[in-house]
Amino acid sequence: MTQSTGSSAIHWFRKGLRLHDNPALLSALAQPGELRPLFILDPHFVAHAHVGVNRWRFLQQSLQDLDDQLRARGSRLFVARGQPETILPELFKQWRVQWLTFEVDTEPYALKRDAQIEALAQEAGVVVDSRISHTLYSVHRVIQANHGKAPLTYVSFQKVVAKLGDPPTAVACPPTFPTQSQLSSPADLSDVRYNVPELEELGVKAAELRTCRFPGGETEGRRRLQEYLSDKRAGWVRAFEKPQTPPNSLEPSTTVLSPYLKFGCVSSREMYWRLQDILKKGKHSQPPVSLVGQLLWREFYYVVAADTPHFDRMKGNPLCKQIPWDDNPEYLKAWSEARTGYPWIDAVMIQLRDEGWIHHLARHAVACFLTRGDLYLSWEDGQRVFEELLLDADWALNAGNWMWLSASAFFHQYFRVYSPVAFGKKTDPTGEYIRKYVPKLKKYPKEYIYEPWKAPLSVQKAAGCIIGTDYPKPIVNHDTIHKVNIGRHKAAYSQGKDSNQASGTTKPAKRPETGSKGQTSMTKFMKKK
DNA sequence: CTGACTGTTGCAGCG
DNA sequence: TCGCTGCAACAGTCA
Repeated sequence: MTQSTGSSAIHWFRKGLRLHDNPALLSALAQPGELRPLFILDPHFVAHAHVGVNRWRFLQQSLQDLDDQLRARGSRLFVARGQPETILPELFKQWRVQWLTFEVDTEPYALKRDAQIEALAQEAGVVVDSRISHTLYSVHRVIQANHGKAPLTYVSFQKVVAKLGDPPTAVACPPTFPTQSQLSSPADLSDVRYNVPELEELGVKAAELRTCRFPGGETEGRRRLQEYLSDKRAGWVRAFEKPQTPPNSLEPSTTVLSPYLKFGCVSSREMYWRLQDILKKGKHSQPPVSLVGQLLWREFYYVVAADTPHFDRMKGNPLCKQIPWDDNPEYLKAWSEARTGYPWIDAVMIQLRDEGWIHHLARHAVACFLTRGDLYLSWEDGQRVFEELLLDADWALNAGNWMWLSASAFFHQYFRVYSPVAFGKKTDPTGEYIRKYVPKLKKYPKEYIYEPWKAPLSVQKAAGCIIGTDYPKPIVNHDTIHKVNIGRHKAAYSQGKDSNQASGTTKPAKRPETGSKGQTSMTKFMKKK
């Protein structure tokens, strides 16, 4: 049994799976007595979060890396199993805990959980110290600085954070944990009950896993940060413009730091300041398209999500356009299982399932296809699939981007529709990306690789892949359906305006007579009261 | 209140 | 190959 001599501290890892730039961990280190770094395998994430095998593996690797790094410092990671509100009070007693530290998490589940834990800690006489380090700023400071409500456009968000000045600089982690080596009992360090879980314990079968392209963990994350933000790439960093990076290159055209930022293996603040070091030495691109701009997008969605009820749903979400999406399980299944019959869409969905990461613009293409572009299914359906399959699935960003792409919030130019044929062609005219991820189509000539159903039967036979037999026919006709869907969206938008008008919240109609036709003047007329 | 302007990343057709 | 226009036309911001 563990014989704790004096008082002790727990640093509770949740996100923020890193040692560097971890102010809450530093705070725990500064307390007298022992420090036990803790992670809790919360059954909530098994039961309610849609976590696919690739993300479980990423988490497992991240925990293993933390344990390795902590052991090198004379400590270890303690992984407990169960509900935090049960586990922590037990550990408070068992380890004579006086201090509990953790990183602030602004997601709804985390807020509720942490409020409960703070109350339990108070009962147990444990002092809680929580620190902000997942985001560049405190989301509440941003909201305060914008008159108490979240900015709803990127431009206004930028203005608000400009007022706040620079985010805090990153803090280093000491190479050894001095109190730990002196005070921790050997039994603790070798207590197998708190070992890092194996994949089987997380319900992951080795057979379900493909090659690991992006291993989890702080060590790998910082290696990646170093690689992409090295001197040798300074020119690339300064010239970076997100929309100019191809979504269908065979190797990622962007940094793929998103999974590491999601889990906090890499600190957004450290990344921010390392970018500043590079940018100050020369002319460079600007937000929103620059790399700093990408960090600000992340921050933007965190802020809006923290200020919006039911941010991950359509109903009850005041930001979200209310749209009568179709309910079609067959379409949804075809999309998520890469059977739409559009090679570019299917290739993206295969890469997503196999590797856990796809380029941002590839996400645009498949998200538009699922929602306003082609299938007219709810963005919440797509959100659920992405939540399962993406290594970087992040609650605020996932919901925010799905609303963006489905023209439900933030973005409203629903008449700009991605073509499942033309979009990929721009950056990969010969279809190498499709050949890699949909090998059945590998032998198609480039003239037909994006539209194999248009190939003459002789060509299909020569390629060894008959459309309708070996590879599906397109489930919808994009050329016709996308126009129908634009019309449906237009109707849904004006419906929304009318109901807002009825409840007396919105401004009256703009746009007088001039050249507006049919529906527009009708809408105006009705609204004019 | 109005109108001009802007908005990370549309497409097809044209010169 | 690139950059422009027309397509039809949205919300939010600002002067």
